[in-house]
Amino acid sequence: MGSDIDDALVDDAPAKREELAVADVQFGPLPELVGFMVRQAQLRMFEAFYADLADDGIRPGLASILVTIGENPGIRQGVLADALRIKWSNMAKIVRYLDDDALVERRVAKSDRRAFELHLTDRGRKLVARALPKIRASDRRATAILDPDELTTLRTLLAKLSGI
Amino acid sequence: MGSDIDDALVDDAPAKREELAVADVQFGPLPELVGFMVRQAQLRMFEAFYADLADDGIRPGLASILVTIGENPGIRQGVLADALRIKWSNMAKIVRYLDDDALVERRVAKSDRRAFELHLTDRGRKLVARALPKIRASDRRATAILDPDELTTLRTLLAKLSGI
DNA sequence: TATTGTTATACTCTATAACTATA
DNA sequence: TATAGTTATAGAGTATAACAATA
Repeated sequence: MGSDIDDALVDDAPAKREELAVADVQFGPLPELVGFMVRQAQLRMFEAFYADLADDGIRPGLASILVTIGENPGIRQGVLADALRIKWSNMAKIVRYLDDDALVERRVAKSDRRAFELHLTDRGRKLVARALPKIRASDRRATAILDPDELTTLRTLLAKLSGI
Repeated sequence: MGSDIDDALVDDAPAKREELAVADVQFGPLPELVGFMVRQAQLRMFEAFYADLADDGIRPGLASILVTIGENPGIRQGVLADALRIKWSNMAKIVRYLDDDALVERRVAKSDRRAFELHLTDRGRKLVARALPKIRASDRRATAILDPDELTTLRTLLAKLSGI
């Protein structure tokens, strides 16, 4: 790509493409906004996730829920929802779906019969074990433009920002 | 909050709260994933945006579209969609809404009568001018935990990551 | 034939309020 | 009276495919 002939053609026809190319779009004050930049970065990361893990039938949200239950066996549904910034009403539907799919088990808490304690089933544990390496690989590929030091810095700053 | 009496009570009843508190939730491998951290940070930033700009009837997506049109008068709809990682079919609906609301004007391109060139109306320009200071303030408040150097670093790394 | 944009549609995600059952 | 979770529902956001008009 980018032969001498191509370059010559571009030089010869500077006014041919008057329209704005995607790469030349100006974002003005937007790149100063962390909210905007974080959103663009997230879109890029999720694109990669979906492309690499579509076949496994797992999405970013479900993955984070399953991993967090695995790391905190018996975690209550409301605590899980608050930790991942998901509304209780939405978490109820997700957990019911995961229960129907035999990935998660809901146990009534002995100390409070209103509460559910969540556990991964064997199937859930296997799914996490199988998906996690692919997720890590996808994440690494999507961030390959950053060197290890930059990656560490980025994770540290995002952790500080999101309070984790 | 946190009186001596409270502390004494906590010391006397260490087994009382056996349940996991939100702050103690373990995320295991998730914080190593840039995709997860970027998602958590984005949720936090958007929460702040909605809280601070709900009254103005503006959302993060609409704001970025209006600002980008303002910075690139005459930008084509498809170029705008690609630049902001929005599907053409979805951008069509958004731009029609903005046109109906008299914030954006669609002009048929002279060089290609299939294409729309987008411009802000006076109303659109005024909305941007009025909202932008509030958006900046909200962004600054939501990122106040980071010092200026950290903010600069974070923006630089996110820009590199998202290719802007 | 390829490209620009539109329509229809479906699915996910998110937000709110009213509800139940326990505490 | 408060809390854990559910249900219903509405609104955004996103993805795909079929389509019209123009190049």
